[in-house]
Amino acid sequence: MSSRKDPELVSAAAWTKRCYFAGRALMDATLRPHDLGSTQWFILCHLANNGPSVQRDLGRALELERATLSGIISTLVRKDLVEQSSSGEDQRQRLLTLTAAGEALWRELPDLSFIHEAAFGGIDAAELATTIRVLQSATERLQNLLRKD
Amino acid sequence: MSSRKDPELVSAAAWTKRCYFAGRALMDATLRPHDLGSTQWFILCHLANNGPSVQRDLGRALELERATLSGIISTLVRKDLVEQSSSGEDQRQRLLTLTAAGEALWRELPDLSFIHEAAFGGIDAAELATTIRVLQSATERLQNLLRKD
DNA sequence: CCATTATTGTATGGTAGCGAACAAAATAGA
DNA sequence: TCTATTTTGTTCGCTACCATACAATAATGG
Repeated sequence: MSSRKDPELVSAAAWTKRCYFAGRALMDATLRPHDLGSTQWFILCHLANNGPSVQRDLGRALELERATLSGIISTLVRKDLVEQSSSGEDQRQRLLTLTAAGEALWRELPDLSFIHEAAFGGIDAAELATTIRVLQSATERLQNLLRKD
Repeated sequence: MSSRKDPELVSAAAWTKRCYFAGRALMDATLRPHDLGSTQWFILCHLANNGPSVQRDLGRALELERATLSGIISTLVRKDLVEQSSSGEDQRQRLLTLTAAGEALWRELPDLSFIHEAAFGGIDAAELATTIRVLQSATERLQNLLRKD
């Protein structure tokens, strides 16, 4: 049916893409009145819930590359929502803190957990667990292949 | 455990993201020697397998927005891999065709289906089917929410 | 102590994706 | 017919992601 090099979009991989972007689109639409992107929201989220953090730890927690995080942080700093200060210990590290404006914005931001509820809330728990396990194992296989070259 | 506005990355949504990007990263790494992006590969793929196509149909087949596709097409044209000509019927439409260089490149491109195999090949068929069904239903719920506002 | 290596962050350039605004062409409706 | 709407595609500006190359600081091993 499908020739050798056919993309075959009707597959698990295609659905991970669609599902990911549908969720992001919904987050972005919800956050648009606040002039905030979804990843920016995640960052404010983490800082508000866990207190000031060094960029390195934030990147580990949210699984963002240094370069990616660096860019997003600089836009958050430009918007005066986040402050960078040198952490006492390591002169390379930058400590990230919510500004007053950042805290104020944070308090009026919507709760996005309804999106996770909307997407996966009505789904049978066992099936959801299976899904997570399959996605996790697929991700690990892919990342192993990546490391090997 | 998780506070009201906590991102809780350890969830199905987080794994869809990781899985999507791991797959894309592997595709991109494989295609890097050929100076081609993964979505560019999908487009060449579709044109090679299905013959010349109008941009509208290509977008529907690959589920790409007009704006997104338009940008990628213009880079493919700049690389002289794809040609745009006006389709006879509708003066708005542009017919997309592989150039000779595009066909030549296509012939030496690697088959990326090994990635799908690597990710999902070893997984129990029933569990894979469940995963696809869960992702599909989640995507549909999200898209319904998007349309409603 | 000094040279090497590892870590942290930045800057640049590229791909991919979306929304909004626009122009041109086609279609529908009055 | 002539106007209004829909469709198709482009352009602009933005987020987000990655790879690469770079600078600065730690940490490690002679």
